[in-house]
Order: sequence, then C-alpha cells, then structure tokens
Amino acid sequence: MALDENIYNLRREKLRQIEALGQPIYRSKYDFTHTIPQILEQYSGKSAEELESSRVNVRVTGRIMAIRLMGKAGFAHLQQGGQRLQFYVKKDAVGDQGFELYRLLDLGDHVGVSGYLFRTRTGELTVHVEEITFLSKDLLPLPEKWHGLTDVELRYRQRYVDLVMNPEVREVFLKRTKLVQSVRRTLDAQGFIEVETPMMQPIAGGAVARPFVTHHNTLDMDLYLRVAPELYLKRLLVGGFDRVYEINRNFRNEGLGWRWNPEFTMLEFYQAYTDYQGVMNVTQEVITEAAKAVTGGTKSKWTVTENGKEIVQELDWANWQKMTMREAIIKFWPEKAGVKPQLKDFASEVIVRSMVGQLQNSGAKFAYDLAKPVGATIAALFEAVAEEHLMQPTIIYEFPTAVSPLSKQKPDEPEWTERFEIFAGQMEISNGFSELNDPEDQRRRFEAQLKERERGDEEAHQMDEDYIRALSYGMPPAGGVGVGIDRLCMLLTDSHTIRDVILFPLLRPEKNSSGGDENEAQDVK
RNA sequence: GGGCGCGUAGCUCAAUUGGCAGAGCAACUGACUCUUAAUCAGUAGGUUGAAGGUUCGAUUCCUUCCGCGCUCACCA
Repeated sequence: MALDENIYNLRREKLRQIEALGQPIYRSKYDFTHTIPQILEQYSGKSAEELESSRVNVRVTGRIMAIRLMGKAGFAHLQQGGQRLQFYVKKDAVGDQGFELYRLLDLGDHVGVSGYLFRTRTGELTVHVEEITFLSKDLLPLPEKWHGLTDVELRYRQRYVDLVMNPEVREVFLKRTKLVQSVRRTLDAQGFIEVETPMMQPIAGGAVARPFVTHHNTLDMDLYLRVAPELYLKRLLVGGFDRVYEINRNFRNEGLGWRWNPEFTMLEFYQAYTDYQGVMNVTQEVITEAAKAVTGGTKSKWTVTENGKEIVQELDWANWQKMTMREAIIKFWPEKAGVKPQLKDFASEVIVRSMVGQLQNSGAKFAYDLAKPVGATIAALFEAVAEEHLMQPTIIYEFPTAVSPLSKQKPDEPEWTERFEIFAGQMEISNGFSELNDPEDQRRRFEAQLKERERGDEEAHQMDEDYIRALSYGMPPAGGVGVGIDRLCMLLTDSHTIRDVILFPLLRPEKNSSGGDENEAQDVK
C-alpha cells in the first residue's frame, strides 16, 4: 500500500474538525492580491520602518512547507511559484477560531492568508496574519523536509511531489518552456508558419525506426504512431507552404536510455528554395537563440564524469565547429588503430573494409554489418571513432547516401548527400539535409530500403506511394531539419538523463500491491 | 536481453564475523505569543521487496522471483 493509512486517516479527521470550525473544505476560490513571487519582488527591498509607516495589506495563497507552533502563536512558510514567504499567526490577531484552524494545519496544506507585511526581529519579510482561510488538505505526508525526495523512481512516478519538493526540478522545466518559446519566436520571425500534421499515420515514414502500432476500429485499419512528421511537412512544401515547422512528439518503439525515451519532442522545419547550407544557418540561429533564452548567454555548463572525477565543461553555443563526416573520421582516428585514413580512401570499398579491420584489431568496440552497403559501414566508423569526441557544438556534414534515403545527393559525389548533423555533449541533437525532390530517385531509394527490409531490417523505410505522388506534382528545392528538443534541453540545463527534461517519462507500470504477487508477475511478463 | 549494484518506518539513512531492527525528520500527546533544520518532555510507527534454503539463530550467507539504478547491446 503506497498510502500511509494512519496519517491519511488522522488528516481526514482534522479535515472534519476544520469543517466543524465553519471553514468550507475544498472551497472553490480565493481572491488574492499578490503572488508570493510578486511580494518578494516588490517588498524585499523595504525596511521594517518603511513597511510599518505605510501598512501593506496583502492576501496570498500557498502550500505550507514549514510550520512552527509556539503555544499561542506560530510561524509557517507558504510556497508558491517555487518561492517561499513566511507568515506569522498570533492568537490575539486571528481569534480563537482562527488559531484553532492554524493548530489543525499540516505540512502540505493549501491556505490563504490575509494581513499586513512586516519584518521579524531577524529581519525576515513576513505576513502578519489577521485572517486565515483553509483552501485544501494534504492527506498524504510530504517527504522529509531537508533531504527532500531523492528516490529517482518516486521522483519520476510522482513528479507532482518532485516538483513540490525540488525547486531545481521546477527550474529545469521552466527553462524547457523558455527554450520552446524561443524556438517558436526565432522561426516565426523568419516567416515560418507552425503546423500540425498527423501523429497517426498509415505508413510510418520520415525516419528509420520501429514504430508503435495502433488500430482504428471504424475503418478497421492499423495505424502507426509517427516516427517523424517529415513526409507530411514536405507534402506541405508541395502545397505551397514555403516555410513550415512543427514542434511535437515522435514515437519510436525502441530501447530506453539516458538519451532515449519512446516519445520525444522534435522540432522539424522546412524552407523552400534553399539547401542544407541554408537551413544549417537557420538551425544554428535557432539553437544559439534558445541557449540565450535559457542561460542568458551563449554558454552552458556541461558536467562530465571521467574516471570518477567531475569535470565541468563549458559548451559555447555561438562558436560552431564544422567538418565533414570523412574529416571527422580522419581527425579522431585512434592512434592505436594505425595509420590514419586519407580522404580518397573512402571511395574504395576495399580500403573502407580494411579500416574496419584496423579498428577492430585495435580493440575498439565497433558494431557493423558488412552485408550492408559501404556507406553504412562508413557511418558506423564515424559513430565508433568520432561521436564520443564531439563535445562542443559541432556540425558534421556530408553523409553517405546509403544511410540517407531522403536526402539529395552531392552533384559531384553521388555516394554522398547534402546532409548534416549537429552534435554536442556526445549527443546527436539535429539532423538536416537538402531534400530529395526527384520522385523517381525517391522511388529508387525506397526500393533500396525495401530490399533492406526483405533482408530482415525491420527499421528500413517503407514504400510511401502517396509521398511519391506528391513529389510528382513538383516539390520546390528545399532544406529541412529536425532538432531534438529534449536533448537540446538536456544540454542547456546540464541534465544527464532525458527523464530529467520530460515531465512524465515512460516507466514500467506501477504495481498496485507490494511484493511479488505471482499473478501480477505473470502479467508483467 | 547481458553484466554490475541496490531494495530496512511516510521520507533520508544506520545496524560489528550471522546474535534483542535503530536515529533524524514527518506523525501523535503535552509545554511555549518573534520562530525559521524552532526548542523541551513523552508516545506510536517494521512480515527488513517476495518466496524458499543453510543455521540454535538471517537485515546480514545461498537460490529463485519482483522492482529500481548504472552499464553494454538495440536505437542511422
């Protein structure tokens, strides 16, 4: 049983006693004159004398986070908007009934107090209460007051308690809101329009990932939760919306981890008549502005643990590193793997395979599949060799065609595409490219993906005939970008798990009785 | 799915080679009209995640299960 029944029942009894005092329980409104942050902002600078000479009457509400009773008087702290304000209750000032109510209050209760501001002997700004109004009862005990709630599972399962107890958690989510607001502001100012495209799609396209499946009863059809909005946004380019964006959830039926949650928030935007270089610039601006909105500057802290030691890195969001994927592999080629490859080596499948051999002989962990096209092997080399070194915001550009089914090829090198990704803090946070708009080329790419699928690659892209039809009506040249909002938020708030930037991350279902009940155990399996 | 670690009161944590399961906060009773980790006196709160095993005796050792965390794999 998750509830503490003793305390719950005691507090219900107190609720009855409060009702007996003539206070409506669970009343519907309270007219306040200030929020606690407003009072702190307006009166923190006022001296005791100033407050005394011009009496400031206030009505404020909040949740009681600390309470001290001393016979016929008492102090308590109210919390609202992440901030706290003390109030002082004196039996002489609130009367017998008012003081009886005060005696029945518990940590966590919501009250409204009416009175005037003063400073205590120790100088703390405090409300001298003349009337106290009961607003809502906390029937369950809050966590212990100075350690707070640290159990990570409880923090995620009961985020509401986490938010009450841990101001820094509240702060992260406020920053997340600032981030998203900033992204919208930057794109709106450049004439982008925000749209909403289907979350439920008959074909899960636009990214290579396993989808969630659901079913519509009336139409008796399976639908996929989208893995990306990409193909719909590009249909809008065909339709004449030249600058569109969407900030919304994507769903990928894959593992959970420090940077993966099955549903995550993605910004995607598309701009007609420009290429990957054009949208790269927009993306840099969007991210730099977001960093300013969240941190006030262009730099953010990123704490890395190396060999048990915490090292604080400073990520500079106004200073972008830039290199091609091939250059990155060469630059970060490990010494123990022998001679560095050269740019021209990537054109030879034989040499790329020998690079794989070199890397494996050096003992590096390296997952690859030689049955896949050579481009996929190069991308795997990049991940194995370079990704862990990409700490500062870095743009990696020119990706193999084999792993870029929706990107336009480089005119002079058809094995490579006009595509870039942005990395920071060893995470991929963005992916963009010149959009493939040749319907026949697109059909061939889909067909190549179908072969991968037949080979057993469940994540290979499906054929989307309607998308090809849309392209056949003519899509303007365009660049498009996706930005992982959760990961960007992690980087800007020094959060090292995606669960710390998602209010309600996915968790295993909670058991409704303690212990290993066998029937339930089977259900879980 | 593999490896490592953890699970003790509502919360945060103790408990010697395996020898009576404890503290602080929260709660309850009482005292206290400027406290702020309020203080003081007292009270209550536990199937030590679950099941089984070894043992005179298990929070401690073993097995299985459940849950959580970290990590590897998967996730362009």
